[in-house]
Amino acid sequence: MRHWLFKSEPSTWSWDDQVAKGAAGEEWDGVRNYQARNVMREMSVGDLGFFYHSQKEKAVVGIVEVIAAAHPDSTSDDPRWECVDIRAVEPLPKPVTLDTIKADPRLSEMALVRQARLSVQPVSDAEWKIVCGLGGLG
DNA sequence: GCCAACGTTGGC
DNA sequence: GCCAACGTTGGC
Repeated sequence: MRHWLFKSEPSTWSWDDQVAKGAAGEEWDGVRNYQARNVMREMSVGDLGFFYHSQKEKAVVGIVEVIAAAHPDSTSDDPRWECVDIRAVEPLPKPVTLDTIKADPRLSEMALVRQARLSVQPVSDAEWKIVCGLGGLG
């Protein structure tokens, strides 16, 4: 299984909004960036990802699961844009802030640090375990 | 196919 | 609110 990170402005789409969608989940739509789209194309159903709040909060706040592989984005007429569907799995007992991630030398290669603007990112297995640990998940 | 101009994102 | 980074667009 591979791991990912989904970035969202909480004022637009927050973890609470995602949780409210329940097991049915929701399209991760609105991505208009080729690199982010290409990352989504690599996702498989059952993969897990971090849900990250950008802007004021700047923290990984929960775990999501990919429940549908990449398909055309229903919010776009342009067939170039695709998205996956995700559902909320569980919140992190302790949100992991960007400051914490930046302060940990083991996480210095994370896309979150190196490529701040990319909204959908791959996360390595090692990074996944470290951030889960920091977040209070064993 | 290059590159300048422009728009957007996100951290500070 | 500003600005750096960076992606996209369009003229040549």
